[in-house]
Amino acid sequence: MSKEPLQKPTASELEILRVLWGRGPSTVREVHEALSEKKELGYTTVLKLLQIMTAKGLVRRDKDQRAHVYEACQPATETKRQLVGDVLQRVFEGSASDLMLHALEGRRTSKKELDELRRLLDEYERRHR
Amino acid sequence: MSKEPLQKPTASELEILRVLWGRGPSTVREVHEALSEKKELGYTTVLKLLQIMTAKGLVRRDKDQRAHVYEACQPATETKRQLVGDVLQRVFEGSASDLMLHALEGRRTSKKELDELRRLLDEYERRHR
DNA sequence: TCGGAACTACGAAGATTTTCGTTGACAATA
DNA sequence: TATTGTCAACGAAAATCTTCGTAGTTCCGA
Repeated sequence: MSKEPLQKPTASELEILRVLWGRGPSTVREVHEALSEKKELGYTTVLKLLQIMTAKGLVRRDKDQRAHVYEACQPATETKRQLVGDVLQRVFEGSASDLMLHALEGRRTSKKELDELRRLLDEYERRHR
Repeated sequence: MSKEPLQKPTASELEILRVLWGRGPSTVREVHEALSEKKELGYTTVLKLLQIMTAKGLVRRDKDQRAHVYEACQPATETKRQLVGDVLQRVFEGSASDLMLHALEGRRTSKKELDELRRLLDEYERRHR
């Protein structure tokens, strides 16, 4: 099934997307090398994943080059929004404050980040008045 | 492998946990009925899931009654913290403000919830001074 | 031009998740 | 006591995810 809309990436696929977002369009080798820094992983494993992701519409590829060049279809922001939205619904019944509460509880948060969070709220409010 | 520590519930398992958190200790039939309101699902499907969850240590059961009574091992808060922490790391590299940013972008947030969010931040800061 | 290096394509195995059907135990009741 | 309904246990099929091995193609340098 090749669905046009939004396919939710799996954990492994997300790792690949993160490389593509960070590096921009990349070859399998480049993605493989980037991922290898974190954990061992076969070259063909990455290749296969990228082929699957192409079929799912998560990435597109340029076959002109000998080594195909892959690129994320959606910008990072869009996918992140989708992923957090999913958790927001499935875990927190849509309550952003409940999400925030548990996100804060699970870690130490710096004063700087707290201020940044307040700034985001103000910013959001200003734009949606 | 029956691991003592923290097993991350799958999507289906989470749905069951939500019922248990909401209702408290329940029988398979009760969980099944609760889930059936949202979507069709076989009785034995729920039973099997609960058996698997027992093996994983996500729930425990009281076999004294004819119909076993299941209960979540971890309180909702603990599991929610774990799940959001997971997303926080995998998707947002630990940045709570980035998480918040994308959570807000994906939806309309009421003035009331924004105020609640501010209150949470103040509360958090007060407690961690 | 030939051999090896670099790539893609294909298929498939193993793990995990999701979903049930069937079987057998038990218990209430007709 | 025979029947019917409720339940747990088990096994297993189907779907998805993860990981590679192998085969075949193409390109470049000796």
